[in-house]
Amino acid sequence: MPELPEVEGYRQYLEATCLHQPIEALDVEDTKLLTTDPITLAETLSGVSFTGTRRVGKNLFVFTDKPGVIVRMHFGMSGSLEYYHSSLDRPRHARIVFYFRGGFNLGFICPRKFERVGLVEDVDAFLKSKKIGKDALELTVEELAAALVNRKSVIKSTLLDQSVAAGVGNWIADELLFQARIHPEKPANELSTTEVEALREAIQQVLLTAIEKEARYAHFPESFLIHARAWDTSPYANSEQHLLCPRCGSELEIMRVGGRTTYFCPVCQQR
DNA sequence: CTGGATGTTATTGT
DNA sequence: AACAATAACATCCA
Repeated sequence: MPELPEVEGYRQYLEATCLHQPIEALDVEDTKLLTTDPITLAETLSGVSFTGTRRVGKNLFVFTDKPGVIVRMHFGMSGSLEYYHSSLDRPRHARIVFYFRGGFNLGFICPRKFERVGLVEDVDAFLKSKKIGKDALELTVEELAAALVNRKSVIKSTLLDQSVAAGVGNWIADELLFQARIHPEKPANELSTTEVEALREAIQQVLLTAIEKEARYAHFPESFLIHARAWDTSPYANSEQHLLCPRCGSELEIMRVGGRTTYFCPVCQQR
């Protein structure tokens, strides 16, 4: 589930495997996944090597040895990367493949086709045009407070807005609000200074923990709300019948906020 | 077989 | 105009 921690993992993975190998060819199974037309993409990347990476929110930018040529990847709801050698090992759903000289390949895995790959000339200009704000991990408490003060909508939806804190996705928003003890439907502009500080603290703690655990939810601390979610398989995972708060033991509530499934503890997170 | 899923964007509504 | 809520997108899996 590629939110900020997963994308950070992919960034490190690509950086560890794919740099300084000229691209010989591209295989694009479905051009809908591209934000640059396939001919231009193939011609531009031919013979080019990746030289470095930068992640902002859920976006991964890959720099090349050709000026003004940057590859942007977005992993949608289910994307990932896999570096492999033999074409026999081509992973399932590797709908875009970068073939490097030397025989290694980078597969851009997209089971659900919500993923995107394309060229970008300038990262900051791209971010601006897409209204992507500061990466959640870079956000200061003052910036967070400033981003919330004029927002009348509920805090959970506000956190999912990539212009506020880039990289926060659905489970992370729930986790942040749980750790900061804020009700998901509280209007963003009604958060107290203390709550904004707690939120900023939670952003750091939750994201750094998730990155450190390589986004493997089963390895997250027992104090995390995420174990209530159905796809968690850790020993702390709550059964479907009994979703209990890891802090106070109360029954968790599941509701829809801003159209997204939302878990929270009605006792720890008062309105 | 139906429903729901991690994200983003276009569209509709206020 | 600005903001907010919703549907749609394409697949997979329980």
